[in-house]
Amino acid sequence: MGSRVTLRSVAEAAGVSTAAVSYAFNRPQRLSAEVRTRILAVARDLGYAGPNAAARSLRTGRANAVGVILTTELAYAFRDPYVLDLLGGLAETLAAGRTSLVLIPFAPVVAGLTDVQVRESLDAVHRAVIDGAVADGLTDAHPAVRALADRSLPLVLSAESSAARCVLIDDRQAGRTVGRHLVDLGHRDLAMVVAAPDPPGRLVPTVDEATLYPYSRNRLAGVRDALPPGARLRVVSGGGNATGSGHTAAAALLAGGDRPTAIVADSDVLAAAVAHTAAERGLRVGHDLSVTGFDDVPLAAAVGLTTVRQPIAEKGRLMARMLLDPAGTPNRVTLPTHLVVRSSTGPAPARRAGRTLT
Amino acid sequence: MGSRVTLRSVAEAAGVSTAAVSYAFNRPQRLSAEVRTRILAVARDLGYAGPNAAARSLRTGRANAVGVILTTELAYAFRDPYVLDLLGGLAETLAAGRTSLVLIPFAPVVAGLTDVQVRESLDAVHRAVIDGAVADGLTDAHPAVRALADRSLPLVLSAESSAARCVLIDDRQAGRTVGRHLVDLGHRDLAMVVAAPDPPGRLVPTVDEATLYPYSRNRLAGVRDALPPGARLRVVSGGGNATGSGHTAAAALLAGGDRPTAIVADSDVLAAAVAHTAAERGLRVGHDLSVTGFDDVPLAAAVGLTTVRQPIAEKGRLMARMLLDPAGTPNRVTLPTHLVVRSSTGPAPARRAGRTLT
DNA sequence: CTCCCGCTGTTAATCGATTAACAGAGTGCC
DNA sequence: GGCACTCTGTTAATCGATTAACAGCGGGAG
Repeated sequence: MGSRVTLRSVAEAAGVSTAAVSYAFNRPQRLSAEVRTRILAVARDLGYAGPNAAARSLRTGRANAVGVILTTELAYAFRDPYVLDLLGGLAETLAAGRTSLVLIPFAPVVAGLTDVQVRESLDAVHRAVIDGAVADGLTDAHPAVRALADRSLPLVLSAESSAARCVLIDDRQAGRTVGRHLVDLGHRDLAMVVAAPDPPGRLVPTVDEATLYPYSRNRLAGVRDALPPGARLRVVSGGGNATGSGHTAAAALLAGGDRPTAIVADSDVLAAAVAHTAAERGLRVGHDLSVTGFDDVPLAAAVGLTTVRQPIAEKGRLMARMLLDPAGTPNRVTLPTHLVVRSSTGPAPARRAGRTLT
Repeated sequence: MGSRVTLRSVAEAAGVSTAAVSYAFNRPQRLSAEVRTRILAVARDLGYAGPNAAARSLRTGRANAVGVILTTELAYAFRDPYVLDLLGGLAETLAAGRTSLVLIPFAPVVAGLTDVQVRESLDAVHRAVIDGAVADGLTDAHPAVRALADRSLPLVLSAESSAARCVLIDDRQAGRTVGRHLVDLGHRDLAMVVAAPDPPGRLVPTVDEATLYPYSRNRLAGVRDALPPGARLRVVSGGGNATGSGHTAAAALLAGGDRPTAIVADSDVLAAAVAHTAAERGLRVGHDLSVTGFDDVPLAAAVGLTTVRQPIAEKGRLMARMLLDPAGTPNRVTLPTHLVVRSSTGPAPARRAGRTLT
């Protein structure tokens, strides 16, 4: 009852060295069957549950766990199909390597974030007992990534990185493809709805592009690439990657007479919300308004969204493999994407009366 | 470059004791501003990222993380709305306590599971550096629960437990409510589709009730309670809690002329799959066949399922709170459930021709 | 002039294991 | 008989921190 039972107490009770007890648990064939059995019996009697996890981690330098940095609230992440698909891919590969997954929440880095919040989040990153980590959508500049790099842990990002290994998609190219698709359909007045790392629910009509997630920035640049001179592109955010933010953004864009003919959303979740809002306002999606998404999660097919497919689960599997087997995998992989055209996009509507184009 | 930089190397470089360095990171005001600044500067120069996580965990006995035992493959769990909702609730409360979530996969305990697989799973449980754990749907008898108990970690279950703390719903009562609802509608030939801890895809026409998840067993007992003498109840499983298993089970039940008039499913996911299969076969759900679910996840509302609502996220929040604050919370809580009647249930159809009842 | 206290910093014990190196005993082979 | 091995088990160093207890010092109170 007094002190907790340790390797040592078992050793003393069994009349052997601590090494023997350790071997009994970790390298059974290193000991004679007789001694091993006796040790295990004593351990059971004493209620010894096996070597202490933290001590073992310290001594061996291995944790048998990898971290995932999530920059949205966890409760929130569990509702994001992209995140779930990625986690699924990660988990699939990690489970095979008997590795647990540590979900590390990091306060969203907003302009107004206090030092205290960042420090607390960093603390969680520092305290995590892990062998490596993956951070999705974060760059080298993110404090969490820096902290992990300082700990000199293996790190896999899904954004361009000079220091860490990375699994990428060509966001700019993807943006270009979407842009071209819409331009080919005759659209000249576009808007882009992005998920900004801002508190959800707040409308940011004119987004400061410097604060965007790197992938958003690249997709935006791609869409711009595709636009002919004179075409218009507004950028709006309603908050994070959630239905609510999509509604907010769409409501702002569709109010008034000056609405775009096509809306490019940063994700399928946002796109579906935009489409839904449009439909509620009596617009026929794919006719009066074209909407595109990103990712091609199951929702996209269900709603009929034109979107860019990226192999999310494969990305997760690959990231996990790069973490588990640094030697046998490349440092940098670019995964393919392609445009999936469904019913949410169509020819630009004829110019509305009462609105003149220069 | 040579050896990794530790608290000690920083101390030597700064000409102070290791205690001072430790204080610089953990109790800033314990040191004069001057010394603290110097230490932190030296640390930065040396590339010291702060105290080692494992060592700190060992020394302080705290990990700032709690585990979640998942008995389905993780990739699978991330597709289960119940699990996601529960994780969301857990995460919400844990994040507030600056606690990470460790997802620990445990091989599904099937009859045919080898010792080796169990041992490997147990190893993951033993190696996890955590302060406590929650296990959903597992009883005291489960090896993972036993292992955790042996480690004398705080533990919260969602099943009746003598040793651990628990958050429950009254599954038997819920089963009774569903049963009564169907009996009142005139149904006398029922089937129950359960999620069995078996490899998915395998049809188990006559389930061995001893191997069921405890909650399934209780719900089954509840349904039986409600049946009048002479009524029939078959139990079938198509595997885990997934759409595919629901299809398998439904296909088996609906083939042949001897199909039940009502199917009680163990979860909304299964129920939706059953309803879908039935519809494919030309049956009108709610008329020719009644179907009920369990949980009331968003899917249930979308599909119009009659189901039993349970406060899943609340369950998660509560479990987390019981873990973080053992003193301030009760050992045992029962959460309310109630029947939500939608369009998937209706009066039993008139007895079909060609089929005689004794 | 003492006494006592608050500030800073150090000493040293401790958390609970892993594992390289070593040593004694038995064994097979020439 | 002697040598080289394989088996088992032990010794002792080490992983990287935290923190109670202590000590020197300067200053205000009595």
